[in-house]
Amino acid sequence: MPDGKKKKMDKIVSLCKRRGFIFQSSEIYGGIGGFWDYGPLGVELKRNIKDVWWRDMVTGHDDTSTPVGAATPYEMVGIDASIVMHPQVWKASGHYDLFHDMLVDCRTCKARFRADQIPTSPCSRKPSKHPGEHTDCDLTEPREFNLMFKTFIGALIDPTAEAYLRPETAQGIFVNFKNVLSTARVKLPFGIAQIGKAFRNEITPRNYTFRSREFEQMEIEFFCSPDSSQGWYDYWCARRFTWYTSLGLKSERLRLRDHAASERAHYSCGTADIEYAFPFLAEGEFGELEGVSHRGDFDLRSHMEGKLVRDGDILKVELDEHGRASHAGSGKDLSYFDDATQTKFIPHVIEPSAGVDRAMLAFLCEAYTEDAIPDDKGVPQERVVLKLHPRIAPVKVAVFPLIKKDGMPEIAGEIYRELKLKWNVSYDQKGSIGRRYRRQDESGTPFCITVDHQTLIDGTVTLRDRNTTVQERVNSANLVSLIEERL
RNA sequence: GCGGGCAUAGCUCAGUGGUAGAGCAUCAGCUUCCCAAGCUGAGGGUCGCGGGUUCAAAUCCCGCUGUCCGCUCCA
Repeated sequence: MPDGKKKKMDKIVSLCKRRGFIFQSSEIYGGIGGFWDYGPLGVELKRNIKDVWWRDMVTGHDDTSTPVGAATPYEMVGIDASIVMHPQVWKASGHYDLFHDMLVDCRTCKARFRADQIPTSPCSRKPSKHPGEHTDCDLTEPREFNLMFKTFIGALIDPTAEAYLRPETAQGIFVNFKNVLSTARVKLPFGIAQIGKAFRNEITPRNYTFRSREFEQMEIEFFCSPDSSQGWYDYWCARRFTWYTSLGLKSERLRLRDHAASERAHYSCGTADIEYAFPFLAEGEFGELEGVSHRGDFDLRSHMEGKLVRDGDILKVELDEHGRASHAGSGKDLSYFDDATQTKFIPHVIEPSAGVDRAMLAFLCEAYTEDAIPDDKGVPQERVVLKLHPRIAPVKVAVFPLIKKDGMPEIAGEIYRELKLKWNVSYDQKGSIGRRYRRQDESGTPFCITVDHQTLIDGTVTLRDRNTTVQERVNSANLVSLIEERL
């Protein structure tokens, strides 16, 4: 990593701690790897990101007209599924096998092999032999690697009570597809949205909150007919990319990248990642914020028939040595009957799956800015400012009395209480006025209001813009409407 | 999982065997000043955790944990 980028990331991490955005989990006990806590400002920022997403994708969606870029109108609803689900959910979905392996490490060549594939794997030192056959080989015993967090249902620790913390929220949507369809008066095409925690035992949690073991997802499963699915895939790629740019990720650091066919999961008909060039990554490298995937009928079919594997061009149920499904599905019919065409089919799925914590980190990195503004003597002074989009800024407005006497605190207090009815507003009368502006700049507060001597005469206050530091004098009676149109 | 670096106040760091420090930040007061670093004062650290060596350990040794970098692995 280049020095300059590392320095920038260090400054962001330091700011996040200093201002109460992000703390390491369980810090007073020495910390715990891969887990993070959000402090007073961090929780506001994170909630805003989730609220804006929910608003833009679900409650604010107009299902009576055709959105730009879409073929037809569509409906959106939400759910909130449990974190612990029936263990068979993960077996049928393929996660159990994918995330659960017996692995063998070679201490000599640092390679790792799946225990069941050693007879067919080449030794890294001598590809003509298999691991363990070369004299230099130094293999560990097969060890169980489980990327899913295991837990137990019921107080009794018993292997038959094993369950898992979900490694993704998506399956909670698929298993509720039938419930939503039969109760929410929706018909295809429609989407189900969900925000919630997910857990993965990452082998190497790294890069601040980017790869955490406990993280939060914002996922949509969009159900449509097979023949319309490609169009909806294109729609969602564009729709989701635009969402990030609309919240401030405007720079060349954001990109939409199509996966090559070889890179895609076996069930995917198309996948694109929305990626951000985080400062902690090497030059030219990008990290995933969201994956938009065309999953065909894989998910619903899996939960009908059982775990699917690819066989040439088709997906078929994986069988065990007795010819039965290796991991059975629910056996329930999850197909859809389309009244208009009088046809029955298993809906295809487009999945825009976003990481809340990763989005938040990208917004913070993008917003972090150092500039210089003149002090009271006209000498440029360095300033640190988080240029967060006003919709996600933790605090929307700060209210100050210029000095804490002559009745200014009382007037500022009235304004504070009035604005607080609508937004998260903070009040500060401590320290010099310049210092108070700087504090708010570091927190990303878009607007500051100052009550000064002239307020006492004509009722006007100054409204200061975070990005430009420009102040304008406005009537305090108009503040609510004025700020409303700028947020 | 392997190898290497790092761990001292909220933040950035100094302190290499002998009484735990600085700057910034925070708090109280003064100043009444529209863009940080004016004045006075205060609080805050079992020096990551555990063990060992020593009369004496932040400092030396061992283990653990966390973190960073590089491999490895990978949704």
